[in-house]
Amino acid sequence: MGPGSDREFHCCHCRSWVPRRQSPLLALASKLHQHPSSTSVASMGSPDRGQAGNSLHPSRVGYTETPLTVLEQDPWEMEDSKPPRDLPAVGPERSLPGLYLSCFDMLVTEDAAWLLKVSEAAAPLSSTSPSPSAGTCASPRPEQCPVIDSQGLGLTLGLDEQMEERSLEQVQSMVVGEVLKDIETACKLLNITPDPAEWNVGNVQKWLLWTEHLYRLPQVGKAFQDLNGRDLCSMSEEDFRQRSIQSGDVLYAHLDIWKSAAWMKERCSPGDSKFTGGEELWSEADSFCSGQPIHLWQFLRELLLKPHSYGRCIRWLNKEKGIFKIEDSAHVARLWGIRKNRPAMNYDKLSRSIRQYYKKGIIRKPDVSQRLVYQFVHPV
DNA sequence: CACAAGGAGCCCC
DNA sequence: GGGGCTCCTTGTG
Repeated sequence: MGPGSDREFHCCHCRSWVPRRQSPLLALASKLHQHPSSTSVASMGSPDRGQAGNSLHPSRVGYTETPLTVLEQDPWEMEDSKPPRDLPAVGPERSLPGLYLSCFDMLVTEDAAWLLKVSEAAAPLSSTSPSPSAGTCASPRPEQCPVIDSQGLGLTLGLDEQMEERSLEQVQSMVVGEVLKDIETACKLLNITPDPAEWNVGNVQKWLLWTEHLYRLPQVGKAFQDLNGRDLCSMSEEDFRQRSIQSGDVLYAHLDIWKSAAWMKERCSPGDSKFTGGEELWSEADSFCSGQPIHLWQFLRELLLKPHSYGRCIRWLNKEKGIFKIEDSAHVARLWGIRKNRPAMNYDKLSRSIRQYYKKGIIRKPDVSQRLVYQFVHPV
């Protein structure tokens, strides 16, 4: 079984060939399990990848370095909690605090806290478990993706290893579920199908815009114009790099995850409980991705329902009453603009549209009016 | 200066 | 016609 064979694929995160039964998502989960304090995306490259081992986006370093103890409670579930805005300033265009967390961010923040617990629980049992406090990418073989072979391991491993194996499967299941959730959210917000192979030219451009925005990449839409999803999927990493030296590899890696997720979706039967969460979400996403236009209030609600991804730009102040606050007006407007293919969208226009909802009884100002705070008349 | 409120014209489906 | 975008004026803190 050599590189490129049907039973292997190239893991963009660890840049190695791994058996096909382990998708990039599982590789991601496995790697995180081994290196809970590292970001698997570090190897994906970034505009700042001149600094070896840097994370995907410098501003994310702040999240990565967020003390895990702080993350034991979801900050977005805390009433009137403020998002952390004391991220390290790393550059002129990076001072914007309104970055939303991608699946990768979740992996290194909320999930990292969970992973830490898992690792801590496993550490006393296994001398092979890396210390959760180990430095970034402290693996002796950082370039190699850990491959799971539960069938073989069960026969040869001891109790410790079996327990670790079980926790690894839990990690995988959870991480994959979270990644699928993220993709599902993007599908809803962009109104595209989860399977990149089905994208038309417009969908590809939307996805590019979104990904560029997500990772603060330079705009490369022109380099990929006239390509549909099938074209995109057939391109190699080298093809991506040729079209965009700066961010081709990141785009390729991100697309790889989408492709993998679509592949897993196809593979998982409806009765497969392993990724039940993701499956449920997929069906939800499919119903949403039916090509129907989305209303602004729906879009805002979608953002609000994903606090781990968008909590830094919009969040609930009181979910029961439907009161929410737009933390980063420009950011929300940009997201809405991407969704509606309106590059000139800004908060002035978005807020005008919100105010139209006053008459319709969809959104109103709360009793105690505050700047950037609105209220759904009929909370979910 | 950013935000809020609302009028008005326009476009698209 | 509904929904939303765009531009505008006026007011507030």
